Amino acid sequence: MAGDRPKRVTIYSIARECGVSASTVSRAFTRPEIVNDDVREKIHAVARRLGYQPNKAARGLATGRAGMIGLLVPDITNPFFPPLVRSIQQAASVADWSVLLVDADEVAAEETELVEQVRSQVDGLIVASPRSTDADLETTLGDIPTVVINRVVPGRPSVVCDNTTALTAAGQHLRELGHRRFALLKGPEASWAARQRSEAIRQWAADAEVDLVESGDFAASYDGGREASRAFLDSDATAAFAFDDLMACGVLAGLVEAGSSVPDDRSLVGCDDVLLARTVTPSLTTVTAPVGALGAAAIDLLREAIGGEPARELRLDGTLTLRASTGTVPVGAVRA
Amino acid sequence: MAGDRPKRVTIYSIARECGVSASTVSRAFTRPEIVNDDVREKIHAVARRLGYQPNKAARGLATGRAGMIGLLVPDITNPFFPPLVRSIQQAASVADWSVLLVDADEVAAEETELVEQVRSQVDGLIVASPRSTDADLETTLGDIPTVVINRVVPGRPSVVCDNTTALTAAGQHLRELGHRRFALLKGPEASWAARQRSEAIRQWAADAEVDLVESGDFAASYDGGREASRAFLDSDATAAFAFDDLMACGVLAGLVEAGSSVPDDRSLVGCDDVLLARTVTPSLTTVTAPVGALGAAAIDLLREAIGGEPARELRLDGTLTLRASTGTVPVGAVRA
DNA sequence: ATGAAAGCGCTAACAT
DNA sequence: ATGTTAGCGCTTTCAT
Repeated sequence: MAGDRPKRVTIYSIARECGVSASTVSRAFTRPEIVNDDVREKIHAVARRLGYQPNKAARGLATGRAGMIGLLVPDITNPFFPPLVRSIQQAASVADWSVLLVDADEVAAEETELVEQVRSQVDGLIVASPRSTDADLETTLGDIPTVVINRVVPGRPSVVCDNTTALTAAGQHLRELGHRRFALLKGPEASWAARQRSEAIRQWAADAEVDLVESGDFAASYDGGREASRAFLDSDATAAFAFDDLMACGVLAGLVEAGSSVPDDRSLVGCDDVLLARTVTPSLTTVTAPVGALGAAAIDLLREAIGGEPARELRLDGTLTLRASTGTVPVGAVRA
Repeated sequence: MAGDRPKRVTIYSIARECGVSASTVSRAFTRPEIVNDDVREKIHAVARRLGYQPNKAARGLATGRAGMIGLLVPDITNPFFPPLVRSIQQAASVADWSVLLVDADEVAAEETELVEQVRSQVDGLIVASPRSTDADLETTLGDIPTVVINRVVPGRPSVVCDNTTALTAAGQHLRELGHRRFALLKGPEASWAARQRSEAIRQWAADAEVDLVESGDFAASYDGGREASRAFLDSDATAAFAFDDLMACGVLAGLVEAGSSVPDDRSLVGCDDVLLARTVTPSLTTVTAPVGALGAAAIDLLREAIGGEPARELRLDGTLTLRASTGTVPVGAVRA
C-alpha cells in the first residue's frame, strides 16, 4: 500500500528526510542551479515520492507574489467570454499564473466591489469589457497592475479588438449587394465596444453616403435582440448591424417571427463570431475577433505592467467573415 | 489629493493608528462581537479610510483555510458550463469562497495534473463532468475534499442531473408522434453523463418495444454532431437522441445540408438546454438541466465534505422541454 | 554550497 | 476585553 501520506508535505518534511535544511529544499525548487547536483536530485526525488506541492499561499506571503491573477468578466454566460477565458488561462499558465475568475453578472456596481475583494490576492488583474465608468474603474483599481480588454482607459494598458476596418468592409459588402438604407442596432451605452462599433458604422455610413437609422441601446443579449428586431422592422432599412452575434440571433428570431426572411428580405451582420454565429440559421455574416491573440496580448501587457513598463494600448483587427445572413437587396426595396 | 497610501495596509498599520494591538484589529474583523463597541467602530473606520483589505493568503496560512475552492471543468467553451460556473460562483461567494477556475481543455491527462497544481491552494474542489477514469481521479484527488458534478464516483459526494425520467418522457412523446425507430447518437465514452443517458434511452426503448440503433461515440461538440448526422441518416430512424444540445446542433446542420428537414422528415432531441437550444432553428426539444440547483448543491456538498460529513450522492431531475425539433413521423416512414 | 534566522500578514491559544 | 506570543510554509538575507 503506497501513498500513506501522514500529514502535509512541506519543505521541512523533505528536508528532514534528506538530511538537509529547509532552505536548501526551497532553493532546490526556486533556484536549482545553485544547489549541488546530487542533493538536488535527491530532494526532487523525495519530493516526487511524497507528492510535495509547494504551498502557493506561503510562497506568496514570503515573496509578495501571489502566483495568481484575477480575471473579471461582466457575464461569463455571454458566449464571447468563454473562449477568451480559455485563451487567457492558457497564456497565464505559461507565465505560471493561476486564474481567479470573477463574474460580475453584468452589474457595474458589482465590478468595483469584486475588484476590491480580489485585489489582495492577485498579482494583477485583467478586466474584460468592464461596464463601470472610467472614474469608478480608476479609483477601485488604484495601483494594482491591470490590463483592460476591449476598452481603452487612459493610463492603463489595454488591448482591444478593433472592428472598424471589418465593419467598414461589411458595409461595403452590403452596399455592393444593393443596400442603401441601414439600421444600427446599438449595444449597451456602458460598453466601450458598443460605442466604438457604432462610431465605426456611423463613420462609414457618412463616407458611403447611405442612410443610417440608429436605435437602442439594447441589451447585449438574445432578448435584447428580440427587442431590436422591432426597431429594425420599423425602420425601412434593408440591412442592419447588430451590436454582437448574440443580439443578432435575437434579431433573427424576431424577424422570422414577424415573417421577414433573412437574407431574402433583410440582411443582418453580427459581431464577434461566437459559436452561435455559425450554428444559427441562417449563419451570421459577422466580424471575427482574434480571441486567442487577445488573451495572449493581455497576459503580455500584464507582465509588462507588473514590471513597471509604461502602459501600451494594443489594437488587434477583427476580420470580416461572410456567411449566410447577408444577401442582395430585395427588388423594389431601393427607394427612389 | 487623497489616496496617498504609502505602503501596504495591514492589521499592524491599523493597530498603530488606533493605539491597539494587532490581535484586536484581527478580532475586530473575524469576531467583531468580542471587541468593545467603541474600539471596533474606530478600527473599522480607520480600516475603511486606509482602504484595508485583509490578505487572504496570510489568513489562509494561519487558519489552514484558503478561502478558495477550485472548479475544474473539462471545456469552458462548451455552453453547458458557463451557467454552471456562474451558479457555483454565486453559491461559493455566500460561503465566502473565491473560485479558481481551471479548464482542462477536454484532455483527461490534463485534469490530473491540474488538480495536482491547485490542490495546495484550495479548501476543496468541484470537478464537473471529469473525463478521467475513476482510478485516476481517486489517486490524484486523494484526501482533498471534492464534490463531483454529473458523475458518480464511489466514496465521493456527487450531484448529478438525472435525465432518465425526462429522456423517457421524450421517448414517449416521440412515440406518441408515431415514431417507432430511433437513433441513439452517443457521446464520449469517457463521459459518465453520456453513459447514463445512453442507458436511460436503451432502457426506455426496450420497455417501449421500439427499435433503437446506436452509433458513436461522437465528440460532444458541434463537429461531433455533424459526424453523427451521417449515422442518423444512414440508420432509417425517424427520430434521434443526441448526447447534448451542442451535438444536436451539429446534427441539425448535417441534416439540413443533406436536404432532410427537421421536424418534417426527422425529429431530434437534445439534452441540457443550453442557450443554443433556444436560438437554433428549429429550436430544440431538449432536457432542461437544473443548473442553478446543481451549483448550489455542489457547494452544500463541498461544505459537508470539508466538515467531515459522509459523502452523499444527490440526483436532481432534468425536465423535458418541448420545442420545435420534434414532430409527427412523416407519412410512409412507419415500417410494416 | 549550505545552514540559521528573520519575516511576509494573519490567527489563535494563552496570558492578563 | 485586550495584549503577547508563537506559528502557518515559504523565501531570503546573512553567516559559515
